[in-house]
Amino acid sequence: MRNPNAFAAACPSREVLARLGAKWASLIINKLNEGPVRFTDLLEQVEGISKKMLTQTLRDLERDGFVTRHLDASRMPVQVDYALTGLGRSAVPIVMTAKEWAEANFESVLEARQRYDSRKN
Amino acid sequence: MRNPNAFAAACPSREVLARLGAKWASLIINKLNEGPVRFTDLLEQVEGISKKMLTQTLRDLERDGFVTRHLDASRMPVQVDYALTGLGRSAVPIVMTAKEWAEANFESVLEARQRYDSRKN
DNA sequence: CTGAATCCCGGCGGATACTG
DNA sequence: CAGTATCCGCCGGGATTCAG
Repeated sequence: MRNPNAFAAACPSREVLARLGAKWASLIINKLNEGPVRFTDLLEQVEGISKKMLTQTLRDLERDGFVTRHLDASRMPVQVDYALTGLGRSAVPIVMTAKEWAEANFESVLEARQRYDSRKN
Repeated sequence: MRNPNAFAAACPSREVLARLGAKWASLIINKLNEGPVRFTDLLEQVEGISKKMLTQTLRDLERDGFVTRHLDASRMPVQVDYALTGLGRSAVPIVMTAKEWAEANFESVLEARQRYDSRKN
């Protein structure tokens, strides 16, 4: 495609944008940026995520080439860890910046929200 | 808050992350970065969005301090345009980078997806 | 032109239980 | 440990209609 443009309804880049914007995806990518992480570790370090959503989000990220899954069957019990691919690493600046921006500016957002809510009603 | 951390379940930064990740938010912010835009123009330039979701997303963004709404009642029919606030502009690098990354890498994503799908049966 | 109000459906996502 | 399998509530989001 010559001119990929997310403003266009049919452009596949929108799906990619949706992937990155998915509820847990950016947090998982941020965490995997620290290095390979095991399933259970992700489960407890990305607080509040359920097994189901962790599995599902990891599958989506694996399918879209952001993440690789490595199973070590020599271990008992089985051990699995996930790591970023080159593509996944190239997306890190985006999700990391987003996370940091959110952490740095959430107070401003909450204040704006209060002003808005007290002004209306 | 001393140590805002989006990995923590209770951290409000997660709401902010959700705002930016919402289906239409990043596209709208990207478009508003070109300057103030009228409702109808947004409606046709952010292809595929419905009136309902445009209104709703703009309200959310306004409430959270990303966007200002300006009504010009001297016009007939009424004319409304939306613009970014300082906070909104500070978020532009994130959503712009995300959009550009998606446009630049969606082919890699689609290829990975095909490999994944053909490998599994 | 810029919405608000309804109706409605698919699916995201949580809770829980079961498995190799 | 690392998932799968169900069940199900909620709400994101589209279509449509009405209004100032």
